[in-house]
Amino acid sequence: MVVLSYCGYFTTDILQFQKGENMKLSRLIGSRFKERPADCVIDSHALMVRGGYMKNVGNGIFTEFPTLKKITAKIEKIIRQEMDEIDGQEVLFPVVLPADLWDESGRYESVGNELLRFTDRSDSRMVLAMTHEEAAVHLVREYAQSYTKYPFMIYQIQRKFRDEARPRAGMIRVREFTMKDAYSFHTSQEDLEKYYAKCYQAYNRIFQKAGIPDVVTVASDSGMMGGSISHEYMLLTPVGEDSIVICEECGYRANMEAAENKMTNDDNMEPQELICVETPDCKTIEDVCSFLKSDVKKSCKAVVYQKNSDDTYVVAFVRGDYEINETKLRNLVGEEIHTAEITEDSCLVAGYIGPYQIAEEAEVYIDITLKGISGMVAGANKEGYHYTGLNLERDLSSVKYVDISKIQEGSICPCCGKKAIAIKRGIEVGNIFQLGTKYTKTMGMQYTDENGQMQYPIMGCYGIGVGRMAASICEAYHDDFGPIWPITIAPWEVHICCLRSDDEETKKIADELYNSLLDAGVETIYDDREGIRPGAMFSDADLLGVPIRVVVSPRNLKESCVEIVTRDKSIKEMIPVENALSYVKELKDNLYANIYEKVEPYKEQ
RNA sequence: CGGCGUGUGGCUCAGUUUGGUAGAGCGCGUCGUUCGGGACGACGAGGCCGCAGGUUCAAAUCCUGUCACGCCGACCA
Repeated sequence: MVVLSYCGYFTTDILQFQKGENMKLSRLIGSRFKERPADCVIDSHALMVRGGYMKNVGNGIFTEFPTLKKITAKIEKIIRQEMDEIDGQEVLFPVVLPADLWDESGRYESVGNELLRFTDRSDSRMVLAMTHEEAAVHLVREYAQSYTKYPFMIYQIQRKFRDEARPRAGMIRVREFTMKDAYSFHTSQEDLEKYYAKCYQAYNRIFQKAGIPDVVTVASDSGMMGGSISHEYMLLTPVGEDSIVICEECGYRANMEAAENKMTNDDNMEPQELICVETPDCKTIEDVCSFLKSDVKKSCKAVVYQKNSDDTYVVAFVRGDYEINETKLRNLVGEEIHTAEITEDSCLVAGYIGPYQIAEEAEVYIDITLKGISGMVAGANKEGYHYTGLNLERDLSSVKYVDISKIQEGSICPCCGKKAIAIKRGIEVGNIFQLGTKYTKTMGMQYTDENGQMQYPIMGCYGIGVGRMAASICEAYHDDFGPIWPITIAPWEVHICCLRSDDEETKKIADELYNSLLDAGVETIYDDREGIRPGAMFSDADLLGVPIRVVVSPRNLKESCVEIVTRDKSIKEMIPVENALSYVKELKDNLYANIYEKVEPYKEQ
């Protein structure tokens, strides 16, 4: 019965259009076409352009046609339900904010070019908000001066602009987009964590309701947001932009930055003598190892960076077959770094850098992947020479191993210790952060606690990209012919194809079915176009991806039937005309039920 | 920001090497024949070839600059 009430919710509340021309395909704005646009790399992008969902306006800037707008409206509806469920209150922040506000938090200076800065007619500095922490603090800092007002959460669903260096993949990575962002305020870390857990569940429910229950959460590096704990919600797909570390044994999940590389070497080789050997023209680790006929796993690779502040060298050593994770390294160095340019007169010898006898000016980091190798190959810090037989613990005065390498497929799980790490690709559709007091402190938001003491509230923030979510769902659920939308977010629930609108009897049956579906509150798109060949009509229907299709044709009517098929092709039935309405309604309810049975109820933590 | 690539009717592309007055298919309009997985015929509309300079008797084509878009990388609360 719970399921039925959900169905009722969708059919009555989201059905905002009335019976009329706007539900007929002949009037639907946006054209569908056959050929795949040349500049679309991923399927969801191509299908959403071909299906008349969206149109590119500029680099990373899109307009949504009615079909996509209906989808995003439904996604927003689901998000609102769940945010309201955890006591969120919807607000609306401005898109354009005065730079002063961003000066308060220090982000006007600290954020890169993603923040679009400009001046208005009176030369006042303005920004296009890419996120609204400042605006959120600004909104509530007078209101929430007493502990009695806490906790609370505000959220909005609104356009954001981020001047991304490289938009790509259609709606997946754009510069302007709709985002739900939420900000919670608390008087204790404990309270924040309690709410965070609730929000964690709300997010799971949102993705379950939207038909993507397989979205996974990963622990993540909290990056520039500050704070400690954060999670990303990832939809796993090979075209995803982010790599995700997953343990196939214990279920541990993290992003590449957060996943500790536990790899250690355990070779029982005899200690070898440290020898300096000539290695002419061996500039890469592969060159050296093949020249010396040595295993890459027993070599030491140097990756050189420079600090942005003063250009001093930062040298990272890692086992030859591993790579440096720059985010991990950056966190250790504690400031911004960039790939180094090694000049002739620098203290380093390009191509021959090694940890032994390295110039003292360089800041050295030695990765954990080098631990326990008894005889390794490494640069000799001398043009044309490498060492063999190097043993770090023996030959260096002191060795401190750090975790700065990228974890690899088959690595040891930092959680359960088994060699079961898999690396998968995913699209980040949402994230949640425990922000702490970064913004309340910098922006001077305080409240009086029960003892009359001034305190800084503790914040959490929570985001979901609406358009990205739509595109991700398309990416996850499509075939060669079009998207296969889950019914909860589909632009319509039912698609009627009237194969011969010029045939009086066929048209009459289709019209009647259409009207009875609308009367029953079923969202229906009706393809009543005349002179369109069946093939073209089916192709259009595939591109629209509506979950239930009803085919009314003279051929079917000879048997007094209509054909009812699901977009995913799992159901294909001939149904007598008089039973069509009830069959469709039942099928629809079942499709909703299939989705809602996967929605987890809230659990107290 | 670095590397590569592409700009020719609404879409997909040919033509550019070797300069000579702009093409095809799809789509669009009218008419007719068709009608279960993007039909066929006839007629028709639609492009100063991204933009700006230059070379030349002549530039979509060669040269210079510039803009836009895309891909890879860097970056990405």
